[in-house]
Amino acid sequence: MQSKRGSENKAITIYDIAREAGVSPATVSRVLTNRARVSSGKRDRVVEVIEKYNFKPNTFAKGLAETKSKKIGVLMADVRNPYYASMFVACETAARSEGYSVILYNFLGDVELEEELLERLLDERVDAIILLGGHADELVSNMEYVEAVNDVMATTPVVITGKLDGTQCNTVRINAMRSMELVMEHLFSLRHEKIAIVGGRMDVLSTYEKVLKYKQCLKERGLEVNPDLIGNGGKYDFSSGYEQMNGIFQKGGEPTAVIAINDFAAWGVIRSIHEHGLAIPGDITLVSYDDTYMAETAEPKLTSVNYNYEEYGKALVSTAIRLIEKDDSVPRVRMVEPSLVVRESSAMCRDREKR
Amino acid sequence: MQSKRGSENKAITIYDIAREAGVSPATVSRVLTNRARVSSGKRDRVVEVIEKYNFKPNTFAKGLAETKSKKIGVLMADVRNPYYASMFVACETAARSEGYSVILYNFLGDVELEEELLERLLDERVDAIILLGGHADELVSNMEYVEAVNDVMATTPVVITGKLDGTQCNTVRINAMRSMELVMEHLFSLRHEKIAIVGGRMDVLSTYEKVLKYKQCLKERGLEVNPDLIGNGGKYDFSSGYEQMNGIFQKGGEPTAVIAINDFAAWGVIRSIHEHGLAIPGDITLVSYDDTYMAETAEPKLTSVNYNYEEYGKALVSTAIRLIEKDDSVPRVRMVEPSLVVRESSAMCRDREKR
DNA sequence: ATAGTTTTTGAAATCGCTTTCTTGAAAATT
DNA sequence: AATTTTCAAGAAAGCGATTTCAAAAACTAT
Repeated sequence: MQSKRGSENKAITIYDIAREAGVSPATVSRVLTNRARVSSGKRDRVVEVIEKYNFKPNTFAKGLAETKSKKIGVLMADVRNPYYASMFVACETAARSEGYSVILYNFLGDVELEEELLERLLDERVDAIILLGGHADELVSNMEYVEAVNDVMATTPVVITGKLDGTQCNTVRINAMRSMELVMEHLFSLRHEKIAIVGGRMDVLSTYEKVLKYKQCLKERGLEVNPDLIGNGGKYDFSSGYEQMNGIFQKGGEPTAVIAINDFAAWGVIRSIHEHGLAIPGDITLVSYDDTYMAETAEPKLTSVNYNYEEYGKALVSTAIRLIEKDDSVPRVRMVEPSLVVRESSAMCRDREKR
Repeated sequence: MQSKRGSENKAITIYDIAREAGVSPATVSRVLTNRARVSSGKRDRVVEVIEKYNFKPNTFAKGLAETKSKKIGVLMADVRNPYYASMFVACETAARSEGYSVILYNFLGDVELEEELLERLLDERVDAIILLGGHADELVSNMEYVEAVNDVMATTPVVITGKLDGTQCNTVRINAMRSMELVMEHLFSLRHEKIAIVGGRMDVLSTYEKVLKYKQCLKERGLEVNPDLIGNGGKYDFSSGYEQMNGIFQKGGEPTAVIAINDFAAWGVIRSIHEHGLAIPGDITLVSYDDTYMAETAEPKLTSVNYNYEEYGKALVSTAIRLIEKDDSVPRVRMVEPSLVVRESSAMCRDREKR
């Protein structure tokens, strides 16, 4: 015979526990939720019976009664991207330690799906929604999406990682300007002056800010901005890095250092540089963003900007939870500070040394 | 003022719809579930009102009444591993198209957490559980875990990707033997004979089977098995590949081809080979498993065994759903057939050419 | 037109928990 | 010792769907 599924296996409820412990269901509920005092005698009795049967309160009933699911929805483009995977794991871990669980939806770059899944998360009755990237990270907010998010916010708090004009979303962001500052300081300290920047879309807030800061840093140092060294216009993957870097070589740009918008793009850059017969960091220094395992796995190991995913996830989740609990001390915008992890891919500028 | 949260925003229910449409709640339920006939007049009226308010039935109430959550739990080691990420996305997509959603838990290599999360999934009242890897993939099943899974199976169907002796779990597996056969055939056709195998743990079923087949193929071709060319004993990450490959070089093994247990390990192998001043595929051919984006991104691009994640995910999810629906035509073991994607990292054996 | 069927429909019970309201007992106050 | 205050614990009313059961309505057949 199969296992004892169904039939006699009638799920055990709070009433069963109550009967066996000789108390009322209300009392059982009280020890379960720990929201009211129960005399230690009865409490012990109840706990004992609960353990005896390994009783777990029914989530549906609980959710129905409390109108809370203890779930946070996370909507992102694609967990297969290690950056997002890291963010998810960080959120999951943070959420679990607060008694929440996480529902993950990937829209896989499909704009329509993104909106549909937002709706779906609402169906799931999540208590809050975290929007990682996607529309909520674009420089010019998509009107339709803003409307959808506003609808959502009528019932469910939303936390984003970028910005979404026309909404009152709370935000936990990486300090993108600062992250570029770190990179530029590092490169300047290595005497680099011909610095290229590769990958990413200018209509994404964080990228926009990085490029802004990049130009600003150059100017501050009295260096001119060479448009031939700016290869934004792709995406965040391998081929963007590869193609944009090829483009820079083609235009005759001769950078001594390259900033890749993320580790993915950096890999593309590596390939392009190698195909042009140059070495890293011998001929060209490479620095990237995100510091996923890809940075450590690349050859050479990449100097990369680290976001401290654990902290980022915690900040995101704790903001969400405070919003759920109507804690009005929540700051509307929180920043996560980046740090630079220096590895093998960056070195002193050769051109300068030769002088 | 903030958005209209709370207060007057009293969630709209099936009763509200019923009142406005001039029917009973039962009728609304009937059009919602589509499980009983409703006269087209009333149906239209109800649908109209539902759309007017964009009404979504409360999941908790529905779950409570139906004792079904329409959720599938997925337990895995770590989505940050691209292989698992691909599996998850495949499952998510397959599940969505069947009206299910997926809850993902990562135990991050923590054995105790693995068991705890299994319990937690049960709390979530998922309708079925998919165990990707972990204990349910080990050669010698962990007794304690088997017991835990058996407890789970009393209420919830479980689908695994490996094996778990002492349980009646349904299985959807990759044909590991066949996958090694593909690789060996490929290598033999390129005239390789000194073939190393690197990475992975022998106590993991799929790895065990691969190594078994590896030896078998060698013998069938009249070649001897050289233990110095077998570098299993690590894990599935970069450093395992790197260290095991270094070990092979140290022992004086001079393979003309290397099989890496996954793309991750392959990356380590690449580094080791390069550090030894050798070229791929010039001096050594490299073939790996999983065919994640890492295979396509590596330098050189890796020949890798592809599992067709989409199909795999579909098989996993459809098995789970049929189990949920007590469809007893479900085969206990299903196989997913692998295929070999040949890229830049494999080439004709030089040693042989020289002759 | 009438009796017999088949469909539609609504009332009410149910799913399992939380919570308000009430009561009775215990503790504190005078 | 009498009275007020505090507190533990039970009864019962939700929470918002589904579903059974029985009545009403709509057809069929005679």
